Amino acid sequence: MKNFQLAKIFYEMADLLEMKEVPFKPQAYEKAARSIESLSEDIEEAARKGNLEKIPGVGKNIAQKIREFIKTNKIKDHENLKKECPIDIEEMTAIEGLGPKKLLALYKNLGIKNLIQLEKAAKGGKLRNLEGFGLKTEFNILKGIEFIKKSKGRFLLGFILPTVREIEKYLKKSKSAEKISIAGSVRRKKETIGDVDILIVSSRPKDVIKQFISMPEIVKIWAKGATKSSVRLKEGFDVDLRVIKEESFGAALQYFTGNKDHNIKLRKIAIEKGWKLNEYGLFQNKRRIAGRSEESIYKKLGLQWIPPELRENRGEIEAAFNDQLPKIIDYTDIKGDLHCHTDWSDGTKTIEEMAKAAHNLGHSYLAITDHTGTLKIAHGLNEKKLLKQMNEIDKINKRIQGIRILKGAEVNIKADGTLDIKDQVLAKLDIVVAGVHSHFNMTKKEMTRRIIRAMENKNVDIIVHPTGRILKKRKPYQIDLEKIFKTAKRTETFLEINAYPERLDLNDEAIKKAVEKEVKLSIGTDSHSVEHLKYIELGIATARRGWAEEKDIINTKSVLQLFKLLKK
DNA sequence: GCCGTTTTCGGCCCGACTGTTTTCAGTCG
Repeated sequence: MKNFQLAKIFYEMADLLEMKEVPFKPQAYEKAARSIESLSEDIEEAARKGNLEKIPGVGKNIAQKIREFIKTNKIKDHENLKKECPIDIEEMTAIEGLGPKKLLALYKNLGIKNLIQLEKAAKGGKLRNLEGFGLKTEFNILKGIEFIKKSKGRFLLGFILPTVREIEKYLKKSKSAEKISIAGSVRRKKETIGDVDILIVSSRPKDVIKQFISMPEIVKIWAKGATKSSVRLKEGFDVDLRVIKEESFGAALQYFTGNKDHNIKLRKIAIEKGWKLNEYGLFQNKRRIAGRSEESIYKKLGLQWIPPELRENRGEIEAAFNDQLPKIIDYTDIKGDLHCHTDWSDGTKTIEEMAKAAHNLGHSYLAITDHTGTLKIAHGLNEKKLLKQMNEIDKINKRIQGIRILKGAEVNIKADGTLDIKDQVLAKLDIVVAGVHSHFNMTKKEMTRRIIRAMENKNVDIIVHPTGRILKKRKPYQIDLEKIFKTAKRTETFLEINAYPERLDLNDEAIKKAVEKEVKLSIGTDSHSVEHLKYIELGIATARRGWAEEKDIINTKSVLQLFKLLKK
């Protein structure tokens, strides 16, 4: 995947053009960079198919530069710009408050090209006398460098959500906060989060800001104004707060939920109608014609209200315009969990403890899918132990109420596509899920063939974590999803949306493609403990981001309907 | 450099906050 290298180059070109004060091109390159960065398809694949100019923000010229990069691993225009200003833009713009203009001043006046030189100059007090700089800027740059050294980048939604909900609870205690809502990528339930946005309605903004900046977990206050504040928490991420008035709540919520491309498109629609959309409302001249609620804004613009999870400018605005938004799955639609582990393999709780916890979450069934055979590290079960576990589950099912435990297993797909448990034993299980847990470095062709062979097994119901990625740790293995989708339909095998925070696999974009191809999906938490069962929310969120409806997800069905869907 | 239900030219999202200024440029989201 050259996507990220390419995005980085275009971001850099945007900054370099900004330094030269070239008008409009910087935004064009930035937009292309954003698109390429969030593209799930391999850019080389897109180029082969001749689809480059279908990428938003990519036109004739940028497409040509992409092809140049694929061929030569560099872009001539980029190299030339770099020659004029050979500085490490990426690492220096990461400092809060440093942008292209200041970088240029630093290079021109002091020859500063990288973070090390910058730190040295700042410590030597050399920045304070530059035009446009001062004592405070110098201090903030040093502070910023310190933070970068500790910075952890993006955060997993699943690990950040509990903290966000704590903050929400804390702010709710303030008497001045009349209404509070999470916005931004947390509200859109994006798999990773850069920072957290919070909105509060209040007629006493000063009190709210005061309460906000006295949260005990704060390590740095970036900004505190009359209606806006930004802080860094101990955990390492930033929280931005905006205080607004009731009549602007909907507009602010819409604006701060994003994403950016979605918002820009809405603003353009407003302009076409002769109006102006900002975070305070939708305006006709100076008269506010909508703003109190999000619904009122979308409605005025001629659109259905769009659920936050869909707001990624992936066609949702066009769909809303034509009254054709999908009725995406609801957070209450899931009837059971189809992937979990117990102390029979690498889980920490007993079958019964897991079942009771699932029942408490409102599930009416839970599939126990412990690891098998060759996966030694996970204490995989062999045929004999698996049969013993089935017996045990039969007994527990007789004595517990309100939840049905399904007898299952998570079998390994070996390198040749065969499984590590005999078919006769698998046939006795209620549900068989299969996954790749070894030999990740196969070619695309080999890996695809391997998984297809597993799907063709008459006992395999679900392929779990189909792409094998671990967020921030491991890339997905090479796999031809188109072929996998086709085979899934042909063999009536389901693909999992693994809800574990580090996986979320399939991801949103793959889900959207699967849904378009009418492939049926399941949501499983891959729980190894009772606390993990609540991650089902993340799986549902990801399904929603992939435009999945209730009918697309098999565990929205009752246990009886589910049995009809599973292979015999 | 991109884009188009004002489509091959002429537009390009918009406002808050900070620091350095004395009315504003730069940065951010």
